[in-house]
Amino acid sequence: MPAPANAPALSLERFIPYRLSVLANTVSTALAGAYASRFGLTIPQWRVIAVLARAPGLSAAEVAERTAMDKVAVSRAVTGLARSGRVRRALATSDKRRSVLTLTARGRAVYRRIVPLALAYERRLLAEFSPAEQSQFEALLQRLLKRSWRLGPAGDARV
Amino acid sequence: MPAPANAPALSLERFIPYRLSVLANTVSTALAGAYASRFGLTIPQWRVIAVLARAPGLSAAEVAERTAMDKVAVSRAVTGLARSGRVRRALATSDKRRSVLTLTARGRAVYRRIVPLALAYERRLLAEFSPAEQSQFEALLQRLLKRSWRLGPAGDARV
DNA sequence: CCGCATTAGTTGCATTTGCAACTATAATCC
DNA sequence: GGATTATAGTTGCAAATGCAACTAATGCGG
Repeated sequence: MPAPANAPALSLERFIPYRLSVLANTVSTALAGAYASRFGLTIPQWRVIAVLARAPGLSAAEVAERTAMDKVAVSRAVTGLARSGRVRRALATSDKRRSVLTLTARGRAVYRRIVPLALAYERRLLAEFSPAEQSQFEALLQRLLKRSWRLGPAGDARV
Repeated sequence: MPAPANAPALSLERFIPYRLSVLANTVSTALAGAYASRFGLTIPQWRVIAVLARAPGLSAAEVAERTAMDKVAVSRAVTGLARSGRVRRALATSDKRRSVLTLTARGRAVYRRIVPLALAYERRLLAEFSPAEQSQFEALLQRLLKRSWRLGPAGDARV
């Protein structure tokens, strides 16, 4: 028998990384439009607000960690938010490199107005599913997320 | 009873759009690294190749439709691929606006070499799941994808 | 303590992306 | 069949992103 190269085929429409990318992009674009048009916020800025609303006083590095953004993106988002008076930036007394970030009253107000929008969109999206399917999907998504972190770049690790 | 504003809370870590974005980004970055370092391909270029491998002769607009990219991104990807001799760009005789895109032998060779890498990565990712969970996840993902298309921008439509 | 390596955060630069204007061809409608 | 409108694709410009170099402050080894 001839050595079977047996060219495997790949259909983009069925490729999971592709579908994840399209879905995430569609959803993010839909949300970003709302943040931008109503509040003049970018997605990175919204993420910073969302984290600080629940954990005031974090440093920029801690925000970066919790938002999966890099420190440059956080720095720029915070600069914009400070300029528009939504975030207050102070220095830690014990370590003057570290910043201490908190929402101002205006920042908290924006948060309170966005949350219902964001949750409503999420609800409309998940309305596709029954309650059982929703928790299934969330569980699977979470596992995949963790695995994607463990996995290195494509093509160099074995499982 | 006082009108209950009852400020709802939102935790970024549990917000589905956020998790989708992080997952898609992690996965895409891992793959993009492989395409770039081994073949000098960007993700848009890889998508164009993947589509043309299975459907030669498409126009740029048709490629855009199948890859969920906009026509500008397709145009630039094709320009790059044409320059590196991986795609041939001709004009339709019946309609001289329309392009007819096909992979060259070199383009097909790149496709044949990437497909195993891409599928291996997908397999490693999905190895998180049992076979039953895999098909569940795919089915749920597909439904969510379709719903996200039906849904407009956040905050303006009702279900 | 005093240099040396580390860490937090910012800035500059090069690349990517997205949108709008533009060119060329084709279809439509009196 | 000639003006008008629509479509395919490209180009240019402005904003977003990512990476590396930089500044400032701290920790640490001897």
